[in-house]
Order: sequence, then C-alpha cells, then structure tokens
Amino acid sequence: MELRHISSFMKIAQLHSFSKAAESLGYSQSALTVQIQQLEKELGTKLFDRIGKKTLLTPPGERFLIYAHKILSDVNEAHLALQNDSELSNALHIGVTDSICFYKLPSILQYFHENYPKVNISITVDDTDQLIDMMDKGETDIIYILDQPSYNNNWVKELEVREKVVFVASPDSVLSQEKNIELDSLLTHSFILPESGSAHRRSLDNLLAAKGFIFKPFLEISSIEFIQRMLHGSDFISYLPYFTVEDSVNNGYLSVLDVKDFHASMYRQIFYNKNKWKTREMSEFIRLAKQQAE
Amino acid sequence: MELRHISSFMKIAQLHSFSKAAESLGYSQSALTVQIQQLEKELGTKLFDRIGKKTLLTPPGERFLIYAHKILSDVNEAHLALQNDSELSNALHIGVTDSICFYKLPSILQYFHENYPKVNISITVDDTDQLIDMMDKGETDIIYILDQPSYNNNWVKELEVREKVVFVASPDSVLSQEKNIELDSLLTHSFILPESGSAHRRSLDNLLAAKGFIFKPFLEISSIEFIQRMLHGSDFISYLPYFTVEDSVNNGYLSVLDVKDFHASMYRQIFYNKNKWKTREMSEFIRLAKQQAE
DNA sequence: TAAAAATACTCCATAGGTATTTTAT
DNA sequence: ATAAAATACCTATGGAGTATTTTTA
Repeated sequence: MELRHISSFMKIAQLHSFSKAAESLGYSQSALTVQIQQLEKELGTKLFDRIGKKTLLTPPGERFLIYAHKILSDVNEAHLALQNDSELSNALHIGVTDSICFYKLPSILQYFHENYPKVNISITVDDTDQLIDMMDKGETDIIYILDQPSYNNNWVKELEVREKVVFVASPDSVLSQEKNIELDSLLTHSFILPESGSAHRRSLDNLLAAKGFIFKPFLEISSIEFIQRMLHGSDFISYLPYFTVEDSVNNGYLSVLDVKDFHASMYRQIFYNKNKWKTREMSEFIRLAKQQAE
Repeated sequence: MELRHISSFMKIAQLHSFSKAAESLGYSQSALTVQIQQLEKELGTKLFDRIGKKTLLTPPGERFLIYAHKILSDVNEAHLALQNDSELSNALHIGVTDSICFYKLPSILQYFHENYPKVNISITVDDTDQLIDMMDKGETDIIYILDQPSYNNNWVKELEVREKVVFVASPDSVLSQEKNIELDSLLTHSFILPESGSAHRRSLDNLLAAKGFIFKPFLEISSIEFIQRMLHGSDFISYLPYFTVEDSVNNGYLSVLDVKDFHASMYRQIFYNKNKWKTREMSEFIRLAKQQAE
C-alpha cells in the first residue's frame, strides 16, 4: 500500500466513479482500476461494489475510508507542521562559557521568551574544550564562547568580536590610584581568579609564563559575579574581561587598573557544526547575538 | 511522498544509520539515501544531520517522526480492522416480504442480537417487485422473499424452499368439518385476503383465472396476523402459506380446509446482487436462514 | 584505514498509458 | 447504444541495485 492508493481510493469513494476520479486526479481510468485491485488484494476485501453504473463502497470499504481520511489528513498536517513559515518552535541547545552566560545571554533569552515562547532553550555552561567536544558530537546546536580565536573546517564561525581583558580592583584599593603600574609590582599583590580551566585564566597564565612569572592566586572560583563581590572593598586584584565589569566600573563599584604596556584581548565567538542543519532558531539566536555585538 | 519513504525514515531514525536501516529493511544503502533526499526535498527541510558516523534527527526531523508514527500506526490499524477474523460489525440491510418478516425473521434476528451485537440490521418490508428493484440498485444486501421461483443471472440465489399454501378457516366454521371440498363451492364463501400486490394473493388470482373464476374478497389487508385474528370464530376463509398458520393450526386456533385436488406451493427464496461483495454478515444471515429451513 | 553516506550509472520492475473488451443500462 | 469498468498490452519512468567516490572518525 502506498499513499497514492489511498488518495485514489478516497476520490473514487467521493465521486462514486472510477472514471470521474481518474479525470479529477489526472490518471487514466485503467490506472485506478489497477490501483484499487492492488489495494483490495492487499487488504483481502472488496472495497467497492461495482453495481451497474454506480460504484459504491462495501462495508469494509466504508471502514477503510475512515482510516484513509485520518492517514491523509495526518500527512497533510505533517506537511504544514514542517513548513517554515510557521512559528519558531524547535528546541535550541546552546553551549556557553561562564562569562558569556552571565553578561551576554540574558537579553537574548529575554527576547526569545517574548517573541518565540514555544522555543525550548537549554543551556550548557562549561569550558571551551568541553563545549567544542559537544558541538563536534552534535550534542549542542550552537556554542558561544570567550576564548582565543579558533578555526576548524568542521565548524562554521558566525561571530568573532574582540574583547579587552583587564586587571580590576576595588576603587579604594592602593593600586587603583596609581598610573602606569609595572606588571611585576602588580603580581606581588593577592589575586582572586577564575579557576584554572577557564580561558582568560589560561590566557593570563600563558602571558605570565612568557615573561617568566609564576604565581599562585589567593582564591580560585568560577563565578565572576562572586569575584567582583569579593574584590569590592578589599585589596584583592582580579583579571577579567572588560565587558563583565563594565557596569561595575561605570557605577564606581570597581576600577580598572592602569597597567603599563598591557593590552590583552580575547574573542567572543559563535560556532556551530558544519554538518548541522541550521535551524531558524539557530539563525535567530545568531542574529540577536550579532546585533548585540555592534 | 509514499508510505515507503515514511517507514524508511522511521527505521533510520530508530537505528541512527542509513546502512543498518537498509539492511533491516532489505534495501540497499543508496536506495535509502535517495528516498530520504526525496522526502527532504518534498518537505523542504533536512531531516537528518549526518554528523560523522552518527545520523541524528534534526528538529524538523523530530517533528516529522511524530507524524510518521501516527501515519504508519493508522495504516496498521486499518489493516487489522479489515481483517475478517474480527468481530462481525458491518451493517446489514435485508429486504423481506411480510410473511417472511413475521414468521421467519424473529429467531434469526434474536441470534444476531445475541451473537453479533455490533451488527446494525435494518429491514425493509415490501413486496417482491420492490425488493428486487432495491437489490438491483444495491440498496439492500439480501432479499428474503416468498414467491414463485425467480431466476436472473444478475442474482445469486442462496435458498429456495417449497412452502405449501392452504385455505384456512376457523375450526368452528362449517367448511372446516367438510372433506374434499370442491373449489367452486369454496369460492361462494367470503374471503379475507392479503392485498392484491402480495405474491400469494397474486398466485391465487392466477390460479382462479386459469379456471375461469373471478371473485372479490370481502376484505383485503396486508397483515397476516390480522387476517388470522379475523378468521378465528368467523365464517371467513383465507388463503395463506402454511408456515404462517402452522402454530395456529396446531393449537386449534385455525383449521386447514381439505380442498379436493388442490396443491399450491410457493417458494421461500434468498437472493443477493451478483455484483455485491458478500460480507461475512450476509453469509452468516444466509447460514442461519438455511439452517432454519431444514 | 575503515566505515558511513553520497554519487554515478545501469537495469528492470512496474506504474500508468492506449486500445479494446466486457458488462450493464 | 451508451457509459462504465475490466482487461490486454505496451512504454517509459523511476526505484532500487552495483560500483565507486567522498567524507569523517
């Protein structure tokens, strides 16, 4: 049985005639005769009584008609449901690093919630390596990370925006008053830093290693929010992406230290797996992230 | 889209692999590739992400899977529903003549009601000509009549049982005591007869016309039950199929008259339209009627 | 390198067409 | 005589197979 048998069957039942149904469907009359013979053979019952010039359903035919209706209307519904002029409703799985999650996602999620309430968004917060692994396995639709630029021809890069990384401290700390702070004098102070897996922590470690410095932070903690709270009113120093502290700096809660000849950067990047069908949900997420980046 | 696309799609989704699904379905791997390409083209979306060695559903694929399930399970259900090992449940439309209706149907209907409660039976009571017309038009599944034997190569005759037709009167009427009543003396009495359309009435008219007799009955009425009640305790005579009065005769309510050299017969017959698919309900009805005839 | 899917190409099965016959009105 | 469906027969499409290439792990 194939769908064409079912739709032919329905047309014949509707018009009480093989010939009229054939004309209506663009088949020859004999084609329908054969189709219905096949169907009747498969189902093991006559579906039509060919009485004189009238073609009427047999009782089993009547029963089959009910299913025929259901089947074809489901097929039709499936067509409609997959047409992409419909509302966004597919699930979206995003992988992000901690800094992105806290400082870039909220407004995007807000927008999604307001405009595409049917989209079920799930978020995985992890470090870059883990996220890339998930992306490679197709477990996440999009990853949005802050790290050194990466390239791989298995990935589609949708965004790459430079972000400054800075040393921050409380405005009332000694260092925040100084200009042109020497890097080695800075390192004599106590640091609170993100845990060693995180990208900008790694970036700092590499930077210092290159200059021959090694040091142990006073505290390692993944939450940037928590780091900022600890910095405030203390003499601790931290090293964070500027966009994560921008608000705190603007309202005088934290200060950026003026370190001599120091200009570090990281990059906000969005990737997805090249082999992944780009859903409209993904496109929309990317559009919003780019808009935010401007 | 055809059903084969849908079942292939489902197998691939289930096994996460074109090759494995191909093996399981008895297709070649390339056949499935083409089928899914056709499906994706028709639906206008990718259904699978071919990520490395894993083949996973895209979000639209996930949505289509729901419909695929529904469609195939309906197809399966339709198959089952038409399989004739299921309970009898098709409607049955029977056409009968008055005498059959009152004296032959009740036990059959009783049996149907007890054994096949889902069968919706409708009964048309009419005269032979009307019933045959209905049968020819496919408006009735079976007709069960009492009449002279009829043949037509458009009809399938399932039953033909001879039934005596007799003159009956009240046991306390003058004639019921007589032996070897002459037909012409009989005809001087008053008759109550079925209306002129009915078959045995016609049979009597013909019989008498052949012998040169013409007579007018006192009363014409279609209900045999009513005729019998009128006969009882009166001097009226009627002419009825024996099986309709058998009980009344046995319990002394009516008597069969002993008319000299008179032996008239009619035939209980069951027909259906040759072009009509013989349903199991029809077969069962016929089986019961034959059993009753023995 | 191995395993999976896509592609290229071929073939034949079969779906559907034309013409004709059968059947019923 | 007419109209509908079935049958017979033929053709061409396209569905599925084989072999090969591409891709990715």
